[in-house]
Amino acid sequence: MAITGLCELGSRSSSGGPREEPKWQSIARYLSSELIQGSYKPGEILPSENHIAKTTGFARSTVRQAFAHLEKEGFIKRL
Amino acid sequence: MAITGLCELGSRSSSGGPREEPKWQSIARYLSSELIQGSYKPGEILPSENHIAKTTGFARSTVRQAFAHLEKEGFIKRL
Amino acid sequence: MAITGLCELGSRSSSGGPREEPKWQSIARYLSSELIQGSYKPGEILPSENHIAKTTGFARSTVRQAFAHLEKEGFIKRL
Amino acid sequence: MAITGLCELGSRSSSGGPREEPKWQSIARYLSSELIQGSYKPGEILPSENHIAKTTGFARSTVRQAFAHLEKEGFIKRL
DNA sequence: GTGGTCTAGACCACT
DNA sequence: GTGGTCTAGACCACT
Repeated sequence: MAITGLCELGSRSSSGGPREEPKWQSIARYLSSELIQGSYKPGEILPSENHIAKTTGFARSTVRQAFAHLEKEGFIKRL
Repeated sequence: MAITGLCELGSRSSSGGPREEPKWQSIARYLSSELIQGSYKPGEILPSENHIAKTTGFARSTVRQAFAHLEKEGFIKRL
Repeated sequence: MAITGLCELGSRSSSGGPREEPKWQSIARYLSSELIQGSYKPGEILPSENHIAKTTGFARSTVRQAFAHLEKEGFIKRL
Repeated sequence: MAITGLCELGSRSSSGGPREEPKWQSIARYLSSELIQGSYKPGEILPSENHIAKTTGFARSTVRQAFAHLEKEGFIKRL
């Protein structure tokens, strides 16, 4: 799976806004965006936390935060 | 509620990519992004179809498509 | 393909019930009934949206609603 | 659950048409019609074979045929 | 106001 | 031809 686009979406947190967006939020935003775009169909397995962590360079705990948020919002379900 | 940012998010569809992203997808992407960001808490009422339509200049039916998609994905629930 | 029968099935919406059944639901009901009856075998191509619209006099967007519903329920798949 | 309507829908098989519709098909047609109408939401549990058999007076084996057909068509899933 | 339904068009890429 | 997208209206019941 390509993670292209994450940097651009994540740029909200590096711009000089009044409040920095946390990294996990950038990841969550990116994944929800992919879901909307149809990159992942409903029912399909998402890339693993480990995979995203390795590919993006974020710590797995940060990626976990993103998944936890998406699950709380009802966007994804964990197995 | 400010709808600022929709145009920028929608700019994906005007870039010379291989396939233009439909407008309803831009709207859906924007709304899901707002949900992720916490602009709307779970249980909160989203801005109405009419409001988004008027504010953005899109036809209400286009906005409806976005809502329908978000509902199909389980991101939102309609009353 | 004959669309005979749609009017009769649609008559549910013109009777003085408490809430009128929307047209798209009549179309969906008719098509699912045909699928059950075996008029269309699994894998077979259904009549086009345009064809049904012209034959029945409904707007294509109304016919689309019926197809969208049938797809959401998993009764049909779109190409 | 009310089974009202089954008789009317099933009347296709008792009219003097060229080919009688089998009873299981009437049941299947009725259930699919209820699904379309939204009497049962996606994911909801349908009434049991036994319940339908007792309520309608059809043999359970006939009701089973209806369910088997609906499952083959992908309209329902059995647990 | 709000969402659900419906119409009658239009343009477009291409299964 | 076919479905996907989109518009700009309309009418209606009522969360």
